[in-house]
Amino acid sequence: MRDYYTITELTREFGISTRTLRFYEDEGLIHPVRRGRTRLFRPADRLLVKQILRGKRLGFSIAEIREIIQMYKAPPGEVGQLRTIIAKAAERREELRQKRKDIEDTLAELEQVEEACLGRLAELRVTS
Amino acid sequence: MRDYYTITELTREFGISTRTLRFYEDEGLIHPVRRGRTRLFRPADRLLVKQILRGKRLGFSIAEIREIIQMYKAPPGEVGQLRTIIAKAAERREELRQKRKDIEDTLAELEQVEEACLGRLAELRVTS
DNA sequence: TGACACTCTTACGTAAAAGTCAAATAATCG
DNA sequence: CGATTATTTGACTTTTACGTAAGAGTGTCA
Repeated sequence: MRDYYTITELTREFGISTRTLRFYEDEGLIHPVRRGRTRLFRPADRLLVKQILRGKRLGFSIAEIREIIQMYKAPPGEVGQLRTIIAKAAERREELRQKRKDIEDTLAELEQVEEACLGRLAELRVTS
Repeated sequence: MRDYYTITELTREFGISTRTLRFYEDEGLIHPVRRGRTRLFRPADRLLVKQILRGKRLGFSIAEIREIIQMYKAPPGEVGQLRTIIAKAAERREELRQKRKDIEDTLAELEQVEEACLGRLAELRVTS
């Protein structure tokens, strides 16, 4: 496990631009440390980037990703805040279950598409 | 099964605006018929809207949704096109499986968040 | 017949999420 | 050390997916 990654290392690993990483920092999603003016990304920052990109793949906005990420941080001491987090986590989980169902449905439809195409191909081979 | 739906009926059913439905038509995703200038949506159009919104929930762009929807149409007669569709369907399915894995991972993390919060709440009750 | 709800087209506006470019530093390698 | 490569900030631009507003037509109920 490396101590630090440069910005370009991460852009290459994840296939994103430096602009994107700086944008995520501006948005408060990551907080790389500095040596002089240069950003140094720690393993924890790298993990956050992974989680951000995962959120993006699932269609979450930056604001939503920020909210989800903040839930991962150490639970605060106040009862009200804990209850809020529990409620929000429950909402997101419900949303994710809906997305999972959407995926299952779409997968089933695409399998049908493939079968239909294969069937048509078979027909064509017989006919020709 | 109704013959036709008005634009407003669909906006109410799906919680979207007329602008959105007209936009989807401009984008070639749906093709409601006309009585004069007025759009009439058939059950098939309504189903398409459902599929579009499902695609949106999964984070697909309009262009991607258009591509997916076009795969659902009757398979063409040409072998090359059939192969292209099969390949594209396979790609999308792989992508969907990735998204499903992303969902499982995020769900697991959110469950941990909830447990941590519940644990912290229990501590607070004991301590207080 | 007039009010009201619904619909149409056209056009400009906007928020999110970066892309792109410039000019200035900083780091590294032969 | 000098050349090259990487990084920084800042500003402007772009794309997507609609929102919003104007101005006009259509339907229908009281």
